[in-house]
Amino acid sequence: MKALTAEQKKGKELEILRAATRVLAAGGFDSLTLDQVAKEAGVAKGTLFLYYRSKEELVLAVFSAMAETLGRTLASVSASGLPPEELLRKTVRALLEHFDKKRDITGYSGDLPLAGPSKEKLRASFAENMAALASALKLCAGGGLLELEDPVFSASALFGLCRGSNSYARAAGRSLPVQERARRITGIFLNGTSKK
Amino acid sequence: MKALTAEQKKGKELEILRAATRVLAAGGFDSLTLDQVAKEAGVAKGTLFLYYRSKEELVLAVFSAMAETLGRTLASVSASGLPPEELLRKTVRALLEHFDKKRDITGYSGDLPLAGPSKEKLRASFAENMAALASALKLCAGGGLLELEDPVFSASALFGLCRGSNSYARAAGRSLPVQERARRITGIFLNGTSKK
DNA sequence: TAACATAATGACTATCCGGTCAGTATGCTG
DNA sequence: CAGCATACTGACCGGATAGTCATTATGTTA
Repeated sequence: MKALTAEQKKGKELEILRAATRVLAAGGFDSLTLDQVAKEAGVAKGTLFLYYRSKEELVLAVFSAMAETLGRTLASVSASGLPPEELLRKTVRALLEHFDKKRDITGYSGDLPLAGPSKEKLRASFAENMAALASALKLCAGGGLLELEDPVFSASALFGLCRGSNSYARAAGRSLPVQERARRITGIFLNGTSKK
Repeated sequence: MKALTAEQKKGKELEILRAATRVLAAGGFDSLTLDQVAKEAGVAKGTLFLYYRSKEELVLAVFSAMAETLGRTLASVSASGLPPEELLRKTVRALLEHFDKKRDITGYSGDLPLAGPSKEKLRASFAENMAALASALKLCAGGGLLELEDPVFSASALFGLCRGSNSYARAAGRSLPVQERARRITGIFLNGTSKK
């Protein structure tokens, strides 16, 4: 075999990453064994180590990619120039779809069996997304839709709200469609549940 | 050694349960090895199996106890006869303190490596607490503080909001005191972040 | 074709951890 | 004290899984 181009290498690396992501989405964190990933990717286990130094590095790459994807989505929604209310609704939908599809735990890195530096990177990714979410909220605030005491705190509230709504839907066996959940969450967040 | 009384047995069982809870709180789910629990409880590993049939049963007991404690707390707040706004604030505080102290994942049982029946029990405990939370909210609604479209959905929103605020605080390294978090969350939930 | 370089493999090893069980300690009873 | 029952122990076992490495496959070059 001759040397692969850098491009080909990146391609294979990505394939492995995607396989790992699929395994994670299908069976949760504990089913993410390297044997499973190798099988899913259609390569031998040893090959994984040609592209990632360790399982930890692979897992970190998966979560980083998740966080980055979410970040890009949020950014593109923010950049869309929509009016504030629409922007908020779209942002909520993006979050809900994110949680429906992936098993995102970047916000709960403390619960992951990762060593110091990896944990730190995840934490940083999470913080970045909080910042992105916060700036989306600030956009809404700028449009006169909201008044924010602390944008980042509100962002984390919204994040938790969306994440929670998802796991609640699973636990309660009652699955509301994304759209309906988005409507209710936007309502709670925007107007509260208050009467007046 | 002579037979222990039923009371003594319960006492020891509880001691093991508490040890497991401490291990869980200290190091997260993945550090919950039976060796660790045995060490923490000051008994041999074999002894654990005199009180719990398996690790799964022990873990389930830990989470059930968590859920039950939270349930009792919520119930007692609800029964206190406080005016609606105070009741909501106290409820939020109870949730925040719960998440500060424990690593509650009853709402995320789908992510736990537990077999069918255990998962089902956890799910049920979670649903019970959602119901308790919902009835607290209904009490507020009865007092004219809120208008609820779907109490259980709102309950899960509040739950997620509190949980999220906690993990955010950890991830951001910025730890607001419980009281301040409670104030903000109550504000968001009650009035939204809306200007008008 | 022979020699070489790179890529990929998968059997193997080391380690960890849930669970077992033969053995020990302790104290009651006759 | 002898015999027995109960409680407890911790060395050990087996399965799972992260990580290794000698070997094989394949394409390139001279």
